[in-house]
Order: sequence, then structure tokens, then C-alpha cells
Amino acid sequence: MANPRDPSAAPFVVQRNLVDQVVDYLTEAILASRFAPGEQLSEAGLAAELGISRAPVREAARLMESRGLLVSRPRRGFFVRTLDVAELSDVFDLRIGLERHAFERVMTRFDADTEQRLHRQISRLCEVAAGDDEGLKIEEDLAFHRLVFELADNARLARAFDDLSFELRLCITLITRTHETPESIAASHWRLLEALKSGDPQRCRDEVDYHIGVARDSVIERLAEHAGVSRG
Amino acid sequence: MANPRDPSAAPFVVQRNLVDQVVDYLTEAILASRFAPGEQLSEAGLAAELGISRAPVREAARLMESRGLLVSRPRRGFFVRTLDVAELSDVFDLRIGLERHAFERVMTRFDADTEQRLHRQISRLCEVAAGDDEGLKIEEDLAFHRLVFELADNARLARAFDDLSFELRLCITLITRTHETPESIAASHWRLLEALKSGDPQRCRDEVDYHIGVARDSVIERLAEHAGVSRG
DNA sequence: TCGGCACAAACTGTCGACAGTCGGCAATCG
DNA sequence: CGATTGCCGACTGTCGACAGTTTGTGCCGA
Repeated sequence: MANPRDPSAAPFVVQRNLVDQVVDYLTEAILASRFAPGEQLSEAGLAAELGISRAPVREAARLMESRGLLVSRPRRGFFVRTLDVAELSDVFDLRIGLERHAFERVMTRFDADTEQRLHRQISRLCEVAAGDDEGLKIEEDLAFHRLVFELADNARLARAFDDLSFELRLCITLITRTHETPESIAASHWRLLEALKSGDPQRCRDEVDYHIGVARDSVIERLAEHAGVSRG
Repeated sequence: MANPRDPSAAPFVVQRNLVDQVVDYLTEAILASRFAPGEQLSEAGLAAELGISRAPVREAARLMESRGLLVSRPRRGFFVRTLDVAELSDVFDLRIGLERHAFERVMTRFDADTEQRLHRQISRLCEVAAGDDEGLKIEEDLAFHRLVFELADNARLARAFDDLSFELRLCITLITRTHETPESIAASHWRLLEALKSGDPQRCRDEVDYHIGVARDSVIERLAEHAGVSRG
């Protein structure tokens, strides 16, 4: 009564589906490593645990399969996605392709407002980089890159990054903490902004390649350690 | 008995889920324009039409939502995706980003086998380009680009293209036929192969940009005509 | 004649239940 | 003692049904 609603607009109070709630719950649980990679998710067990029926659980699992967090084997059920080195390398290679494109688009429409927003995000990143909350560092780092995609002004491109970022987070759960210093994290991102400001496509591209390459090598190195530990 | 099977291999006889069958059915129907853009898909109606219950239909619809063929509005149901000019432009822009990356990767590992496979695919494309089956032309054209992504040797990159290709097909359903001549289609793809062979990244990138740009402009032009017709 | 309201039909979201299938274990046979 | 076979529990795939919501329609009043 108080608020007449536009039918085409998003509802004022979102009546969250059970499906969406299950997706959030499972996503958080997987990224927090509360489910082991390769572990089977029992539909009935999850439904009972959450006090709901299996139908929403199944639909949520389908959605997460498309996001690359789960894989389904017919008549077997859903399993937490495992990433080997090759898949992980593919993920970061695709990220390079997407980020090159996003940075190039941002460069062509770079203005004072763009610079200010990126500047503020890097400042936030620097603040948390000095702290001990590794999860927060990762989120603010991803938030910077998400901002770049937002500024690239292509919703489909941003969605491609969002899809990939679930798998990126899955990669990053492998490493408990970054081994980079706060200074190197800050410097790396400032260089990206400087490259954008310079207006030099080649320089920007090189910085992106280097930046993502460092992240990729770091994750791969950690994965190799993990594999080595689990085998030895 | 005759063939000892690898347990990790795909089963010899595949028991297809109802979900997968519904996905195929709906995808084909949408891309064949048997559902109008924006049309609501009644879960109960589809289930009755296919002689199944609503559960598999719902799961199939969720999957197709992630592929961008359907959109869901909470408590309203699923609707066939509509693309405006901005979204369509975004799709082709992302395609440029992905194809640039794929072509670059193929170039770095270009060999005789690569050339032969691409050569054969272009020959197939040329054959059907001379005929009247517009749908076949589109499929063989996409098959060429899909082959490039396959040769790029990055499964995640190929999946990104596959995801996008559903939306590409959705774009292409807007235009009933290509207005390009068989000669121009052939020449355009031969130039892409020549660029790969040359080993010149800049030339390859320019060819990709031109090639995708032509496709984008063609689709956008047709969409503008359609919109003009439907309004006038 | 037009706007608001109430009713009804249709639809989605969710649930509990049943049947078919898969993987593991034990009993049996060579 | 090893391999095979039958059985059993657990799980997925699918179904029909109910409740709450949205949408369209017709009526009433101004």
C-alpha cells in the first residue's frame, strides 16, 4: 500500500527463493572449504540439513554446475569441482583474455571519474592488504578487477568475468594466504592504473599479462605444493 | 566382453535424462523461432505437451537461463530471452575479445595439421555457402570458429565461446538469411587462415576484428530493420 | 464513461513419495 | 584362495499434489 510498485522493477523486498538461498549457502560452504574437493553432495542430506525438500536443492545444484563449482555425474549425483593444474592454467589464461579486453575498453573511455573510482578501490585494497584477513584481501583484489569490468561498460563481458570469478575463488581456496607483501600488491595495482592513464595499449596489455601471470604462477605453485604434500 | 571398458570413460549406452532432452527440445524450438522472443514458457503446459512432470522442465529452464536463452522472473516464470541492440553489441564485443585470444593461441601453435583441419572446415563452409540452406551456412560458419577455439587448446576458453554461441545463435535467428555472397564468405575465412599462417599477431587481430565486426554490423542492421518494421 | 476493487483462474514454489539405478558386501562356486 | 553372482542399502530421477502469489476480468461506484 505505502509503496506502489513498478511491475517491471525489482521487488522492493526480495522474496528470496529457496533456490537462491541454497546457492548462497553452498557457494559459501565450498569456497570456505567446508566441503572437500570431489566430495559428493547428498541431495537428501542437504535438504534435511536445511529443513527443505530436495527440489530446490537440485535446482540450486544445477545452477552451481553451470558456474563451475559443482559437477554432476548422471545417476551419481553432484560433486564438488576439482581443478587440476591444466584446468587451473586454462582459467587464468581465459582471465588474461578477458582482462586485456576489459582494460582496453576502459582505456578508450578513461576519464577523471574512472580514475577516481579505481583510485579509491586501490586505496581500500591497500588498507586491507596491511591487515591479516586474507579472505578480505582476496575479495578487495577481485573487487578492483570487477570494477574494471564494470567500467568497461559491457554487461556481457562483466558476466563472463563473474562466471569465471567463481572458479577463480575456487582456485584461490587452494592457497590459504597470499605470499605477496602489502607493498607489492599495492604497487602492482597502482601500475595497472598508471598504464590505463598512459593511454598506451601495449603498456597496458603488458601490465595485465604480468599482473595475471603472477597470480596464476602463485596459485599453480601452491597447488603443486599441495599435490606434493598429499602424495608424499 | 569384447571391449574392456575404462571405468572413468563415458557409459556405452547413455541413459539420457529428461532434463537434457527438454534442454535440446527447447533450445531447438527457440533457435527455430517457434517461440517468440519474450514469450512466457508455461511449465505445466510444456510438461503436459511432452508428457512429463514439471520438475525436469524447471531444471531444464534453469540450465537454459544460465546459457542466456531464457530469463526467469521470480513468481512469474521463464521467458524467452530478448536482445536489444545494446545487448547484441555487447555479445559481439565479447566475441571479439574471445576470438582475438583464441586466434593468438592458435597462431603460437600453428602447424601443418592445424592448417589442414582449418582448410577442410573452410572447404565445407564454401560448399554449403553456395547452396540455399541458410541454417546450414550459419552452422558451418560457427563450426569453423568452434574449431579455432578447439585448436586453441584451452577447454575453459572453448566453453566460454560455447556459452556465448547460444546467444550468438539467438542473435542470428533475427536475420533469416545472410546478405553476404558465397564468395565474400569464403574470402573472409580464407583471409583468417592466411593471417594465422603469416604469424603476424597484428594482422591476425585486424582480420578477426574485421571479420566479427562485419557479422556484428550485419546483425545489428537487421535488428534495426526488424524493429523499424514492427514499430511502423 | 472511467477508475478502483474484489473475485477467480492460472501459474509458480515447494513438498512428500515411489520407482529405478548404482556401489559395496557377502555368500557361493571353481 | 580368487573370481563371480546375488542381495542390500543409499541415492537419484521423476511424479502428482497443495499452498501462496500473480494476473486478468468483471462489477460497482463516482
